[in-house]
Amino acid sequence: MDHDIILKALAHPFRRDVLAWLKEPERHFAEQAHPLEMGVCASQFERRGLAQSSVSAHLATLASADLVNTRRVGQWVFYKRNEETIAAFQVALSDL
Amino acid sequence: MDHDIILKALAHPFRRDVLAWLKEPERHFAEQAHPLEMGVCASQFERRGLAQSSVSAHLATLASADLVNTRRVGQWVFYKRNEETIAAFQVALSDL
DNA sequence: ATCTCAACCGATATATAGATCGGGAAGAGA
DNA sequence: TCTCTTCCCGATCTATATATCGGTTGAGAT
Repeated sequence: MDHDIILKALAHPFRRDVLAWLKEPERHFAEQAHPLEMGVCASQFERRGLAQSSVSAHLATLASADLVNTRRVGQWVFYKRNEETIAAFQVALSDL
Repeated sequence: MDHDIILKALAHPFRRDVLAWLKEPERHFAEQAHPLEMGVCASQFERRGLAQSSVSAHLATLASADLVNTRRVGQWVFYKRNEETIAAFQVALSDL
């Protein structure tokens, strides 16, 4: 858990939105063809007019901070919140 | 429901095996990455040393006879038995 | 003003599932 | 033997999700 990397990852509203959306997948990604238990696949985040390449970069940032778990299934990458890292980071932050 | 096409489709052991395997997906395709409720995807049938192109042709034969339902999700095609056609065909056969 | 860095985009690359094509082999029947 | 059909394979094509690259822009720091 690298605080610096995590804080940089959180330093963008879109990436914070991604984490928020992933709290309630059934609410925000109901139209996904795959069952949501698999996670939410990357293309679902192409919102707010962001280009695919930009979304990909944001998701990579979140993943490298370990704030999300990724699971590749063929051509798709499914994302879930990594509650473990998030909770640990919150604990660490409480000492700020 | 075209009897001729159905009978031709059934006239190969591999294709009959596919229908049999699809009766119990959880037994025969437990290792599939996708949930089995989506169906069984084509590559799962690459068994018995058959090449991908051969499997694809067999599945197309079953599909054109309407013995299986197909659902494409991105790069995958998921297969399920079409119980409706199968039952209707069995009824028709009982008049043979 | 300059430097840096994050963000953005379009274009291109990578990877993979499945479909299709061309050709060869085997069996049935005339 | 000739023909027709079915099967099989390797090779190639198509489609699509995601990653990466190159270049531009704008904000903040010095």
